[in-house]
Parts: sequence; C-alpha cells; structure tokens
Amino acid sequence: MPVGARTNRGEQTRTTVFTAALELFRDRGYEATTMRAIADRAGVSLGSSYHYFPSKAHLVLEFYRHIHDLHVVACAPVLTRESDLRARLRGVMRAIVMTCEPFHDVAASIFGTVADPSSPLNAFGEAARALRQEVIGLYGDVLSGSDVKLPPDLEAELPRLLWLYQMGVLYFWMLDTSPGRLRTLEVIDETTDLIVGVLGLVNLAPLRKSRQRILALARTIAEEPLS
Amino acid sequence: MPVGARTNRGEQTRTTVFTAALELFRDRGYEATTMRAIADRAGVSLGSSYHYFPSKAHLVLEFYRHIHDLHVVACAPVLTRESDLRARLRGVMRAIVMTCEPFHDVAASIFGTVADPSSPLNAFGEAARALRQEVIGLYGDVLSGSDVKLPPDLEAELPRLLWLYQMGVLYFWMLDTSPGRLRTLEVIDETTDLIVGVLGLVNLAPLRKSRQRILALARTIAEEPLS
DNA sequence: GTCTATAACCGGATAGAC
DNA sequence: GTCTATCCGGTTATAGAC
Repeated sequence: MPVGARTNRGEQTRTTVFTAALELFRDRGYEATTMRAIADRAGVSLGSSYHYFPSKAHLVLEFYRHIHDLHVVACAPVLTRESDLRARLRGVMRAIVMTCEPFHDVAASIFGTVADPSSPLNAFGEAARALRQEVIGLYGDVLSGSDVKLPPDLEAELPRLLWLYQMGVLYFWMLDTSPGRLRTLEVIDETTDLIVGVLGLVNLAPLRKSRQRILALARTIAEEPLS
Repeated sequence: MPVGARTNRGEQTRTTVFTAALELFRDRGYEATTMRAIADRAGVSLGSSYHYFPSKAHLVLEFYRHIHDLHVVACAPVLTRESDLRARLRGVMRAIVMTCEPFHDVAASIFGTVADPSSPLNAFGEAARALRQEVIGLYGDVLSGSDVKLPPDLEAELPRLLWLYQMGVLYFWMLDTSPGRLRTLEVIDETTDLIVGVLGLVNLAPLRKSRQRILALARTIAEEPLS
C-alpha cells in the first residue's frame, strides 16, 4: 500500500471530523457540542476523533486556521486593487469580521480557548506560532503593497502590532451586540483612520525621539516568547 | 433564631470555602485543584461548596475581589503621598502586579475565566460589573487626586480607559517569564510615561479636533454593554 | 505503524432527601 | 444549609484491525 494513499485516507477522515465539528459548533454552539456528537456525525468512534484531534481545543485551532484561509481569500481583491494604506487596512479589517460573522454566536466560547493564557493553544503560545506568523505576514503584505514609505525599523515591527490590533477588533466584535454589528464597523473606520494618521506623522522631525522609544516599547511587548 | 446569626454562620462557611480554594489554587494551581479537594479542606461536602459558589468560576470572581481589596490597600500610601500623575499611575500599576505576584503561576489559568467572552463572569460582563466599577473608581481617584487639569469630557472617559490599560498590563504580566518580571516593570515605566506625555499634549489647540474624535471612539469602545 | 473502537476514569455540576 | 448519589462530557487506556 503506497504511503500516499494511507495518509490520504487519514487526511480525509480528519477533514470529515473537522467539518462535523464546524457544523455542530455553528448550529448548537461550542459548549453544547460534545465530542461524542462530533464523532457520531463524522461517523467515527469517539476514540478515533481523538486520534486526529488530541483535544477539543485542537479543533478550535483548526477552526482558526480555517478562518484565516477564508480571510486571505476575502482580502485578495482589495489587496490587489488598492494601494492606499487606509483602504487596504480597512478592507482587511472588514474582511476579517465579515469572514467571522457566520460564527458570531459561537465565537465567544471559542475565543475563550485562544485568549486563555494557560492554554498551550493560546494565541501567543507555541502551538499557534505557525498560524500567527501567517497572519502577521498578511499584515506585512498590507504594508508592503501600499504606497506609504515607512522607516525600516517601524516597518519591521508594525505587522505584529497590526496583528495585535486585529485581535483587539475581534474581541470587540465578539462582545458587540449592536444591530448589524454596526459599532464594530464604526470602530474599524475610526481606528484605521487613526492608525494611518499617526503613521503619517511618524516622519516629522520633532517626533523622531519619541518614535525610537515607542518602537523600543513595542519590541519589548511583542518580543518572543510573548508573541 | 435571629436572622443575623444564621447569616453570619453562612458568611463564615463561605469564607472558609473561599480560603481553602485560595490556598489550594496557590499551592497546586487552578486546574489541579478540584472542587472535591476544596470541599474537603474546608471541611464541608461537595454539595455544600456549591451552595456558596455556584461554579468554580464564581470562586475566581471572588478571587478577583480579594485581589482588588489588597490592591486598594497597597495603593493607599502612594495615592496619599503623591500628587504627580505619573508617580500616582506608576505606583498603582506597580502595586497591581506586586499584589498579584504570589499568584503568578496560577493567574494564567485563572485569567482564562475572566478573558473568556462567553463566560457570564468575564471582565466585561454583567456579573463583574460591581467589581469593575470599583476598579474604574480607583483610577478615577488616581486622576482626581493628581495635579493635572484635564478637560471634563476626557476626565469622564479616562478612568475606564485606564482600567482597560490595567487589564492589558496584567495580561502581559501573566505571559511574562523574564527573571524578576523585569519586562513588566519596564513596560509599566514606559507606558505610564507615554500616557502622561500624551495627556500633556491634549490641551494644545491644534489637537482639539483629534481629541474629539478619539474621545468619541473611546466612548464607542468602552460604552455599555461592552464595558 | 496507522487507524479504529470499546470501556473506563475523572472532575465539574445537579437532584433531591434530610 | 448540608449531605449523598448521580449525571454528563472531556479525556485516557488499551486492545485489536488493517
């Protein structure tokens, strides 16, 4: 039996389990979805599910990867079309909340895992590093494809800060109960404006000194192993 | 039997259960501490513990109240002595991490409950409102006892923003593994400097317009029911 | 050595008698 | 307000099937 085939069957079952979990999460919520129900719907035994996902939290990590992949696709148009930084950033932020919107009711429970600093799967931890780097990379693209020229030290740090910013916006979005989630969209408009505005000031001579200090601070905050 | 006596006995048992929980959390960690172990140490049955604390998470909320009370005591000296805003803010931030320090190893697990947006006990939710208002009030004192004069609209919003700031610092502190938690202290020094510096600029005429917008943004973000 | 399944464990939570 | 008995679901152990 070729290795590829075996691996393939495994991959397929893994996907089946994940899909079952995704649907159940969306339909009944995270906590109400039992591992037994996931296994049932996927047509495998409880033990088998655990072969593919060592814990319920690992399904959450997969969920985040899934969301990120959708997000990248959703961002593509605005990132190829626009070169204005404000438009790019705004587009990417709108895309993330729109991508997550179908899961709004579940997102809160799910975010618990990601926010929990004690979980090895938390957003700042080891297990999430690969995905985190990809998301940070996306914000690198947002910057590098834009027409603003930033000093290299800032350009190096900014993607990570924008990733933090995205996490903050998502946290807000989760708690947002306003109709149509309008408050979140408003916050995105205002904060992107603010960010781009501040970046515009960054090259003014009198602010050089502050910039150095703030950048050093940002590095301290975002430095591994925290990030 | 007088009502007071009955209530009093109840209060006492409640305290016993909480104290047992506190010690076990500190000694073994949050997850490793079972409700059965807490009940055992408190000398009551499992069912009785649940009479006083409807869930393990409710013990966490009590824990936060306990920390806040210690924090207020720890802040008293600096708040009576200093009138310089930077010194007051820095003192209060140092006090919170010092107060929490004995629980550093546990704090991460415990913070999971507070950060989890789906938990009714999360920091932004209903159940935590009373405590949240007290903490915000503490930051009101930090401002009102200082010698800086802030515009009223800003003074109204700022305590809540400083509460958010405290949460951010605590999150950082929890993930901080640097020796002596020096990175956290450094971050406090730098961010308090930054905050006070920005507040110093706030009355300059050219920034009026931005201030209005940023304040409006802050209100949108911090407004109930989010806060 | 990769996958699947069954049975059991453990601890948070609940029911209901006293 | 206190207890015992029980449920429920995440997780683990482990034995066998491909």
